[in-house]
Amino acid sequence: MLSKKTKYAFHALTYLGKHREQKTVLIQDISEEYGISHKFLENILLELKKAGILGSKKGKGGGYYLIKEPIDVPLSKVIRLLDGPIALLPCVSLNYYEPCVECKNEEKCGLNKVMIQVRDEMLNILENKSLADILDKE
Amino acid sequence: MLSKKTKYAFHALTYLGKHREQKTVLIQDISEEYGISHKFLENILLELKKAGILGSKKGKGGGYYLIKEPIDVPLSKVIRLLDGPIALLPCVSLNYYEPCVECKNEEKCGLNKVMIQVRDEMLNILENKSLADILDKE
DNA sequence: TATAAACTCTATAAAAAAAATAGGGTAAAT
DNA sequence: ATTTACCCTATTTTTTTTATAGAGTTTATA
Repeated sequence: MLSKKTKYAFHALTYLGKHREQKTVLIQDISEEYGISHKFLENILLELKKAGILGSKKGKGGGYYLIKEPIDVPLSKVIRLLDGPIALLPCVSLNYYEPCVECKNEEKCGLNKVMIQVRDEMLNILENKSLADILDKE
Repeated sequence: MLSKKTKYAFHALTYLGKHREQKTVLIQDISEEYGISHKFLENILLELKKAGILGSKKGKGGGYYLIKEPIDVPLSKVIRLLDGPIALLPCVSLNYYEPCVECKNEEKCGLNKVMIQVRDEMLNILENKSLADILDKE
């Protein structure tokens, strides 16, 4: 399951996407809209900024804003950023690979093979669907 | 990511599947093979038994054994049993549905729509692949 | 140039979930 | 009768997730 952090990130991105006509959006506006702790949300927005998805402006009249077009923000990127691996096993993760500690031979692991398939199907959707697809519905 | 509990369950099932010529297999044999705590594994095997996947025999010469044919044990069943929902959001879970607390309108939630797709693709594999597919490779 | 609005950063704490442990009890084969 | 091995409930430990705290920095505007 996706963590709250990731869900909050999607909420924030949705909010920012819906208010693109504004130059900036305050953290507080988002945190009030979804009932997210101001400080917790701050950390999340900061991560999104470091990842090049958001920009921010300090001082009076400042706030956060989308720096990318919604279609250029794949869902997979957001999930990986906040939640880590998308794969169901560390040994099939593309971005966070680790061998399974109790696995003797990855080559001969049947579970590994199936989980590669699952990962690929998940990525097939999550890499190709973007923030734009989410905004459309709202 | 799958929990250790679920991975242990798959290991145990694989071991039992590979030793079907024996009448029973001792917990200890499995726990030693994979370095899993005896007691922890006991809980897992018990759950698999309650779910009708394993049988057990008490007393000397007793132990656990597969009660179903490997092909009749879909991977999805094992994951749901030990890990809970397969879906990435509670609001798209077939077996563990819950509304997302901060979601105002599920019908209009774009994330919901995408996650339904992801769930269906995952299930398409996990419902159709079984223990038999894992055993094949080993 | 003062000041208030708003972002930045590091550290810590609280809560929840996952993993592991403990130990007595019960059933059954020999 | 006794040993082997499953059964059950409760508790503890560890890890991860979620949330909080507070001081510091930047910047717009009056």
